[in-house]
Amino acid sequence: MDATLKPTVVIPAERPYHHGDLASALLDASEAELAEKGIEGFSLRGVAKRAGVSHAAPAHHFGDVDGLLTALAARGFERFLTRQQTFRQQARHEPQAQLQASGLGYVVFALENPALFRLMFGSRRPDFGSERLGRAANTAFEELVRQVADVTGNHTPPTKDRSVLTDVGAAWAIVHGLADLLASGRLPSLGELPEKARNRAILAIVGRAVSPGAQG
Amino acid sequence: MDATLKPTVVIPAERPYHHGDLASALLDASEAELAEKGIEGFSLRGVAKRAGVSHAAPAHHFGDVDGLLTALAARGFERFLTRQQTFRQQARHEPQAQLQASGLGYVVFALENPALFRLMFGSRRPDFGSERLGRAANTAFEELVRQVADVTGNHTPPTKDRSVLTDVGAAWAIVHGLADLLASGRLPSLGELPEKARNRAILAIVGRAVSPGAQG
DNA sequence: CACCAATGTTTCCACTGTCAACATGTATCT
DNA sequence: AGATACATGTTGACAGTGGAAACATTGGTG
Repeated sequence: MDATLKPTVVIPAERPYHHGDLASALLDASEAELAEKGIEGFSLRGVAKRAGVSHAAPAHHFGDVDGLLTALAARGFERFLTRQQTFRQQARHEPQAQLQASGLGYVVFALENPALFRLMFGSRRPDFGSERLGRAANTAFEELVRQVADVTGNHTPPTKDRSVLTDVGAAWAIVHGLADLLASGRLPSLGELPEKARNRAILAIVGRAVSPGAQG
Repeated sequence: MDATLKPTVVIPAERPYHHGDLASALLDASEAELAEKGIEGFSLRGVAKRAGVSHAAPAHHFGDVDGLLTALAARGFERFLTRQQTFRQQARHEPQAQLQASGLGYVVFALENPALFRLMFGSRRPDFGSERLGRAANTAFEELVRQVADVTGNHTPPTKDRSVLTDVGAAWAIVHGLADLLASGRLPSLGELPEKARNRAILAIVGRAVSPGAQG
């Protein structure tokens, strides 16, 4: 390590001072940290170490830890929306089948990304007032309202009509409850079924909340 | 403050060195801390300060922070069970009405104790392997299974019969989902209804999951 | 080329949970 | 009653955390 000898050429494969795309690298690192340690063990310094960067670097991109978690949750919601869309495209086009497919996508996303799901739906740390996160979360809700309306034929907004509110609440509650219970491992006899049987059971459960017939 | 003058009598209303019932005082302080700061802002030192005791005192009763949270969650589950029981006693004795009353109690508990509810159902910090917490949580689940069986007339355990698993899953999912969404303030148009209307809507939603008729 | 803003590092600080050592009170045994 | 063990509480130290400030390096823009 003779520093007097050509000090500018010491190591050929040096990491450049500037990363290039640290922001998205930090999000990837955060997601790994979250999956391994859970939200309770999540550490900014751990994320920085994963990305091979000093512990103060993330601040330039996300402000503070909650800013990082907000961005992570926002990206999560965007993937969440496309995951549901994928399931809808593979389902029949009737409103009832579409709604159930969305629900299946919701639950499968939770099973595939349990820690991220808990961040998105079970933590107060992400800032839902933020532009990107607020919009993504809102889109998901509006999508639900629209699909429920397609099933019942009643397009009144939920705030104006008690029965619409009940329909939307029931649909969301059953899907979200199932997702939360499965993601937390609280229904192992269902969550650990083989995929096909598991998905059939999920669809059967989800289908109970809203159907074209008599509601209340 | 002349300490040379009768130093043993300086202050009459001194707090005794030993508290008397610090354990339950700490649980009360913890619940207040949890309600104010949420699980994300919960601090052991904050709890100790609330109880007027040094920051290391809780360790003698609960080991570490997670031990304290475990005890808090256990006490929460015990109150959770009695709250549901209260609602059942005020309902008709038919199995369907009893199941719905339990569900209403579940959701009302979540609305009354949102932070505690999130600790009990949305955190990995309490140790569910602990004797007291594990038993309380298990009791709640067995109670659910029993009541669903009373409604359907099928008393096979859920692990042996797929349709029973579906029934139990649906009942738990819709109740838990509704509780979680309301406790997190994600369904304000329902959560902020006046109590009577709100409870009617909750009962209507809960009633969709399991009914004596055709299941699947 | 000169300057400036963006990006990254280093250093420091307050706060947290845990541990070990110690202080104080209570209970038990003879 | 007196001695002794144990439970309960305090103090002080430690490593780990997130955030702020000052500084270093780079890329972009006039």
